[in-house]
Amino acid sequence: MGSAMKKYDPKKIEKKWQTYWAKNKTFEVKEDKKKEKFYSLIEFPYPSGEGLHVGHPRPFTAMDVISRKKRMEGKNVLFPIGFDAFGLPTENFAIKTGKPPAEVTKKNIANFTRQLKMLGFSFDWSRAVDTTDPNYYKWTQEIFLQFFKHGLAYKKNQPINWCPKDKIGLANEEVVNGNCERCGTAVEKRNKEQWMLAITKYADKLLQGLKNVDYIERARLQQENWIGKSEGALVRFSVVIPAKAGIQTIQSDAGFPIKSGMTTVEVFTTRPDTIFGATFLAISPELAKSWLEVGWQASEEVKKYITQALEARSAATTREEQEKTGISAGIVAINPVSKKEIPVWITNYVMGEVGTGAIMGVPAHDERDFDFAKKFGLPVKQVVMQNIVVAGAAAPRDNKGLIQRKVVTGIIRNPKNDSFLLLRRADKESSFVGGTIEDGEDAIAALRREIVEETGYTDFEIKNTVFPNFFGNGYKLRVDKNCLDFEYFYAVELNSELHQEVSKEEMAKHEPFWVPRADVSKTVTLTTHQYMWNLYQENKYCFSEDGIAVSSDFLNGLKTPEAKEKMISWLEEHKIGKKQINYKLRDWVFSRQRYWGEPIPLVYCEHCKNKKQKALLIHGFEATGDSNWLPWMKIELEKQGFEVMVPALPDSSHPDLGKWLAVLQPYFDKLGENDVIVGHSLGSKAALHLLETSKKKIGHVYLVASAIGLLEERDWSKFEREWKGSDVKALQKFWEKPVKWEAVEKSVGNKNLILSSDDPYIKKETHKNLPPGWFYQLWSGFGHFQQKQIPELLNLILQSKNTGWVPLPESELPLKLPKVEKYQPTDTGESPLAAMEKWVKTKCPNCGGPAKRETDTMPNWAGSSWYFLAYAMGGKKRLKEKGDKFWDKEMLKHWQPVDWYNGGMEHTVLHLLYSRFWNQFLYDIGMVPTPEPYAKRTSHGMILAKGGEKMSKSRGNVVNPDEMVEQFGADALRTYIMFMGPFDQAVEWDTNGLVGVKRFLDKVWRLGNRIGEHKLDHPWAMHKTIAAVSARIDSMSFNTAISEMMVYANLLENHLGENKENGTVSREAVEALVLLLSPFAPHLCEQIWSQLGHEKSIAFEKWPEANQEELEKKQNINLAVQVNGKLRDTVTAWSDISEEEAKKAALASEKIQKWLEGKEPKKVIYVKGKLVSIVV
RNA sequence: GGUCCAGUGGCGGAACUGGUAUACGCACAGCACUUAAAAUGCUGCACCGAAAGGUAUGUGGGUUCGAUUCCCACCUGGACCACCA
Repeated sequence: MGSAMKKYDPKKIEKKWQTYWAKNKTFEVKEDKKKEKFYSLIEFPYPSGEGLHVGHPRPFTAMDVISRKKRMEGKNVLFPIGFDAFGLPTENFAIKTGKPPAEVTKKNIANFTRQLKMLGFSFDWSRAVDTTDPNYYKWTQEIFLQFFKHGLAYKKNQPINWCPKDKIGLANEEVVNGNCERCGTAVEKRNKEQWMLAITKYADKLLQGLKNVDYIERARLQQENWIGKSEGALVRFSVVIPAKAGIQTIQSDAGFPIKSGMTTVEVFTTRPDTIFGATFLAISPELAKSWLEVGWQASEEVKKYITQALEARSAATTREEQEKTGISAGIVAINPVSKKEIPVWITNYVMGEVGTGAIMGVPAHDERDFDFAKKFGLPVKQVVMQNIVVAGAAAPRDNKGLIQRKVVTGIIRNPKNDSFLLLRRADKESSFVGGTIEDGEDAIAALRREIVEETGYTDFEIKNTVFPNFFGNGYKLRVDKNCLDFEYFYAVELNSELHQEVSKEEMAKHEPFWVPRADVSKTVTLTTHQYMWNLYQENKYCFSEDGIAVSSDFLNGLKTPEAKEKMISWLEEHKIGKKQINYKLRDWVFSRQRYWGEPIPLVYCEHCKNKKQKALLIHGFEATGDSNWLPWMKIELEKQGFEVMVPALPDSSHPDLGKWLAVLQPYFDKLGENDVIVGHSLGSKAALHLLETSKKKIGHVYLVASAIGLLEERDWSKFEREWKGSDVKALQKFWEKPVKWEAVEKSVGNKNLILSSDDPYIKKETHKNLPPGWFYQLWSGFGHFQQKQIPELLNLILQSKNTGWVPLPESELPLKLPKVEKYQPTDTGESPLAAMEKWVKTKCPNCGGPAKRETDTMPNWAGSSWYFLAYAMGGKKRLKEKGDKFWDKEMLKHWQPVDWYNGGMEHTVLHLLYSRFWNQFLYDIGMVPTPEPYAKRTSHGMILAKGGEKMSKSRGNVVNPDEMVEQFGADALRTYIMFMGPFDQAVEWDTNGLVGVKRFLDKVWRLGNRIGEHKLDHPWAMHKTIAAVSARIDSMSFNTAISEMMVYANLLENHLGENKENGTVSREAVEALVLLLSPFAPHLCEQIWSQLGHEKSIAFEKWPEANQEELEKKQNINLAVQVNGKLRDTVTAWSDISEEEAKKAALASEKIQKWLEGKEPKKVIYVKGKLVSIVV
């Protein structure tokens, strides 16, 4: 040492260590059972032609820091990288230039790879994936087929959002303010056959799952809002229609269609507490039309309106709000709680596809209803009072008395000059006129009395207003008690200025004065009156928040949540309605009419579509008991074109397996690959035995409340006691006979066998013994006795009805994207693939006849919905495996769930929800080991260009990381990006800021070259720094972690300063600093580490630990001394000073004595190690 | 319109469960080293005041010995959603 030290040369050092890491495979990870695993994940980038911009490295560096720290803490860390390469920009580039997207993608990925390696991220490159690699999308296609086979992918002709510029169908989520998210063009509506994924079936699971994961609040909230669960009630309104216009069909509670002479309309509401305020019933034009179809004879006018409204709706191109229109239907409904007749209106603001297509109109408490009622002169009835807390008051205090009053207030206007009458009160407050309502007095009478007494005006009119009244909630009004006031609030118009004298006592209390409209708001001082004024000004009569129920019979006085609950139980008790849960979430449009996406691996076969399907229904123990829904199912399936067989089995109260099978076998023999078996209870057991001896494949098997013989401890004697007359012994023998699952699996394939059982007698654990992939709990609560779910079962069965869509067999996957001449979508909006006749024409895998391929491709969300699973199973190094060997549940079990997933806020709704959906589905069919894919989710803020704008090529404000690395080095760039500001907030880029960080790294370099082998210089500071930096990294406060290290480095250098030329810093101090800094500036730290004589990479060195003993060692501290809360002095003391001594020392201070002015302190408070607070 | 988040020096920002507001960095000014510059180091840097001291965390209130932190209302900016009953 001492001689000229080498200069810190980032370029040389960084190259050197990147090469070292690659050569030594430092960051390639194996499934090591001896170490604790840690899976950290970043959102894989889209490899655009522009390359990385300076915003990309923010999340990457953050997770790199965390991954590197975890490695040093001894964890076995999987930190993978890949590319999400399907998507529009590349396709648009291909359309423009004619260059094949596959080639362009390859080039872009190479460039991204170079840049990412340049930044020194500790990725396991051996596991990289590329969503456009056929080996990868083979599995994207396979998963899609799983959805298809489980009835969760379906084709639907529906109006979709259509971007005329991109010629692409958009998911609802991709439409921003009626415009295309990508290009900003106004979105049109078009009808198109689209593949859909039934994510709505998972709404509840996706919502419940959020309880078991650690997501940042914002992400969790956004997911919840997107799913949009609303709890409310379904309420039935009777509708009285003239006899000749009867509507016959209604739904019963259970959902079975039944016939009835009665007509009802069901309505969903989130505010069942306001039913008393329902003054009209509004139905959608769609619902009205369906009434017409079943024979409602409406007037010509009404018919005309319905037609017009429906036309206007389909013509609407954007989601802009439309003017509310409507027409009275000429019929009345009965408000089911108040029993009053209310009119029925047809209107465009009620949507046919939302809820039940009808709503109850509560104008006093719903803005939309209010607008409508105002426009058409419908009555408004207030049933909720606002509950407000007076400004300046905190929440009501415990242990204080309560004063409850009824108060009335009037806003008195003189229409002649538009001025308002106020009172200036003795306490200097200014208010409107009003006062307390006396016991038994009417509010209007009280107001009249007050106005005359207080102001002398006698000729006025109190309007019968619909202003919301208040339930005021304040305190410290004159008395030290909680005051709860019911405030009634009216508008008053002066008829004339007739006036009588006001008594002297009244004048002394408050003096009336007139104020022009413009000055009222600054003159009125009472908070409640300011509220009133605002509402009066805005003409806002509608109060849609929670409050207190009034004029609502048995709900009066209840707060909204309690009122809702009480109303729901009342409705249920009177069989008028029930609790109902609605979701905002909609099914996922999964088709794109584009080239650059995964082809959908289905073919359409006309022949298969027209083939008649058979269904064999097998009843259970005691045929006429729980299985009594089978006849209904038979009728429904026959309606849908099935050939249905329901054999009666011999002696069903004394079941004998052999006899049953003998009867069933001939029926079973008729079934083929497209046919269906439905077994209920013991019938499902019989079905399994038929299947295990079968030599052929059966299409779909549904086993409901399945008696599957997997029970360990069943108390059969109990059944013997309960079921007198039944042969429980026979049942037991039948039940417990084991099933050869492998044989069953051969004849159905686990994907098409749907087991449902929530039988209370079957233990959850027994399900674990089922072969993987059996969909065993489709409907929660679907046991023997929940027959109301039978219609759901019907829908499920109908999903296996031939649609003509036939999945490709696994051997034909991946279905590769063919090369095409042109990348433009066709004019009809179909994908360029549709133009390739050779590719489109194919053979049906089912019947071998002629068939056509699906030409839609998948959306770019598809590939990213399971990439984290691909990494865990080895990524590209294992994706080449043939057949289904790649999918390795053991590897998934080892790595899943992802321990920490960081990504952008822009993906917290869609990508996060979609990938959770895929994972939960794969969990249900047994392909992944955990229901939730990500244990923890955090989010980074954007990096903005200077001036706060988003970085974009078009604005020309993109900062290129290549230049920054050239100028300052990768370590400085990484450290600066982490130092810029709070990780979860947006920050502006400022290249000047890099200078400071570079100086810091220079400083560390200098310290690393001035090592002395002597005792530790600042032990306490070192341990404090270690503790702080560790904690800051864990909580993602990277900026403060770095500032802690800067403070420490400054301290070490100052220490050096005493002996500038040849002073040294102790090895231990510097090594600690280098270890702490290494996750941020890995190249620099590796270099110093090796110069310090270490032979191994710093990447696996032990992360330093703070020594608690050192931290707690006695030392000098400053105690702050406050007098009445103000800092007056500080005193030095030892850190172990006792409370008493501290107080004594504080009082001994001269300055403090001066402030005390000889007074005796009332109270002295000591906060350990921090301060002494003296109250005089 | 709804939901959520934020507001602290010239700037980016710090203050972990209420406890000495302005850490760390940038910019700026002065000094040292140097023929000079760069680099580096040192000093200063919220506002008012000569000082004692006073005032400041968007505004106004509340709770508290003590509030950037908790509560209420308002203002400003941002993010996401939007006729979802």
